[in-house]
Amino acid sequence: MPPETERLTDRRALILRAIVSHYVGTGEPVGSKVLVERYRLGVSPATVRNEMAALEDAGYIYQPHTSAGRIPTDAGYRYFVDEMPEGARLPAAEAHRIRQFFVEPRWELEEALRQTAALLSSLTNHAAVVFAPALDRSLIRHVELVELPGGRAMLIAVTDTGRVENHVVMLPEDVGEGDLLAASEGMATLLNGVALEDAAVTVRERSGDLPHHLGPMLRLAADAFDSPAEVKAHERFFLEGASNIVDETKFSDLESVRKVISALEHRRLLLEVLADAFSLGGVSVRIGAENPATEMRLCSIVTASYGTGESALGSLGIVGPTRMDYRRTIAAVHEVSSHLGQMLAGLGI
Amino acid sequence: MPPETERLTDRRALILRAIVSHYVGTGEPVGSKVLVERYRLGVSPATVRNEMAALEDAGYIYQPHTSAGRIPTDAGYRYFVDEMPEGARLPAAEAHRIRQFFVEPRWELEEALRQTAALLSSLTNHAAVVFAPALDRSLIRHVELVELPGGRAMLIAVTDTGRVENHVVMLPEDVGEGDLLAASEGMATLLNGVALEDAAVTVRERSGDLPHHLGPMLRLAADAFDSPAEVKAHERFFLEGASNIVDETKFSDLESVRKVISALEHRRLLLEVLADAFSLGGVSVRIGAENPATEMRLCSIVTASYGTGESALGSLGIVGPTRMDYRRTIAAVHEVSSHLGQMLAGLGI
DNA sequence: CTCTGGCACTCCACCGCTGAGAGTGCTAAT
DNA sequence: ATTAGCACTCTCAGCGGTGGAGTGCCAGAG
Repeated sequence: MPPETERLTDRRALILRAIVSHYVGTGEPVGSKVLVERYRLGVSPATVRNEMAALEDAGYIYQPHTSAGRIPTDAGYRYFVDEMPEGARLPAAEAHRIRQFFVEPRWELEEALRQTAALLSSLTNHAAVVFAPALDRSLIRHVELVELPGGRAMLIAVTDTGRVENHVVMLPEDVGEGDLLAASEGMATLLNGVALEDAAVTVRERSGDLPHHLGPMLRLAADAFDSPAEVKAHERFFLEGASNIVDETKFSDLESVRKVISALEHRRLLLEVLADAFSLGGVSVRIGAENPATEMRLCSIVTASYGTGESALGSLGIVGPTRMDYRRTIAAVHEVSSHLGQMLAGLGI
Repeated sequence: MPPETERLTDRRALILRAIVSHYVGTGEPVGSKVLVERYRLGVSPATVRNEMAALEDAGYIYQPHTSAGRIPTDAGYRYFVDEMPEGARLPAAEAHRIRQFFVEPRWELEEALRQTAALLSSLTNHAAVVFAPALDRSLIRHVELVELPGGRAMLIAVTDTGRVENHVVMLPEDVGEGDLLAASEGMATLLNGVALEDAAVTVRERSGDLPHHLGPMLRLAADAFDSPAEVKAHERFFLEGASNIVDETKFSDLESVRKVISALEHRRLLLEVLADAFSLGGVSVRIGAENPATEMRLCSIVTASYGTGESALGSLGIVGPTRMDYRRTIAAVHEVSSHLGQMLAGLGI
């Protein structure tokens, strides 16, 4: 991806880091003078200027106009992030906040996830998203069809991870008295211990084991099991702190603010963006134009997967300006994701 | 509320309406000249100026500075809205869109409500909120306790309106083999046909009817029934089109945009704002400073309750700038709320 | 060869000024 | 009551000048 795979000289790397740090802190283009003054470079501004020219040629920094200081490019941030020491630790106060948050027991999963998003947002001052864990591999522990008025029934499945799936099923016209109960009990037998994602297939394949006249009803139930996949992806994420976007893109144009907020509302897009976090594992960072979504070209996205043990269950992340404190943000995302994984483990998920 | 309860003369009312219409359309302060040119007032600009001075004294319009045109005040919009002919109809195209939307059957309530919010947002170009129907008065049709790993159980209640409540219950240490089943069946007997909101009380009062050693478990289940009330209010609303806020507050300061978006994220606040829509019924309009929330002083909020037959089940509404097309917005909110009510009736809710 | 001091240059941001334009309020006449 | 006319006020856009920050380059020192 970076056109220059060469490593920078130590001094250039030092200067680049200083530029990134200072620009992130102040938001102002950084000149050679403040660099020597504030970062004890031990050389003169003229030397720094030469190095900066080289960094600009290499594409790591740029000038908004002649005779302004330099601003990191996406590639500059990328270098900064890649060369960052691994063990970046959060300030004690924030680490403490995270620990405090997760010691309280939280039984309601949805609410817990929402609050986790709020925590992440308030730690980083960026918009935060938490995707709910994919529990498709959870095993079904209980299935039931409950009759409702109006020729409908409610299909309910409970998994060992404490997830409850429920879907309305339109019943066929000719359902007999005890048929619903028979279908309900039949399905319970078929599906006990089956993974949620295999439920539809299992019902279809093995419906022959049950009385033949229940066939139509079972097919409808199987269809209901299929539907959640799509709805779930739509439904189950929690976005908090979107208003931060407005602050962050501060002086720039309103139009880009609108685009970003609009993109955050766009479920499918957000899902796509966070999808790789899920597959990659660990913390991943997308800077500016590295981003697949054109609307987010001005943003950086820091994501992580969370899970219990080896398997990733879900992902979370933040969306902020490319000009962000990557060290702290990455540390916060990492820390929250690992605590969330532990919490879910504690819930038996 | 309005300091002047006097009705305006016909001509002043006409001019005020013209000012509101024109300002809503253009966003520019309105001068006397365009008024006579565009609205066939049949009098000279000078006369209009005199009338405008009177309207300004009465507090219906103001000048952003000397020698600018006039802009409606909140009171001006209020007058405009109050004197608006009742039977405002939507343009045929939009009415058609709404009808089209609601002819498709939608079984998944949550998704239907979310899409309704999206519809309302796209009809009005404002941020739209739909609160889920309060189904506390729905009658319980089915109750069950399902054992989970880790000494927990899932309490599930299904109502005749197709709502499924589920809560994790920590079981007492000393639960015997068949106790869970016994408690489950006992509760099913106690609660069949009881309103969801009365479930906790009913279990507590009548737990004596069941074997004494089930007491602790039943108490925990009752607690679980109590909890949803608070969580529910938090959870169950759908916000779409928040990015419109950015456009709307267009040239004005970013800080107020941030405040509004932040307020929209604040569940409790939003709930409060929409609470009166619920009690009032019909369409209600809050203009600018009429708004209880200080963060929304620059916004107008148009809300309506929806329900089946006489009883209100929930509320919905939009948040936009005070400078909005009240006629169309009110008509859209009204139309969507009434269709939503019918749809819920169709679902048997 | 590397570094540095010096210097000329460029460009932005700020300031004050000005003229055009829009819209008003007032007054006197109808 | 209405209106034409007029002086007034205020904003906005454009303009030129100035100061300052930061640069690139060059020549000389180490």
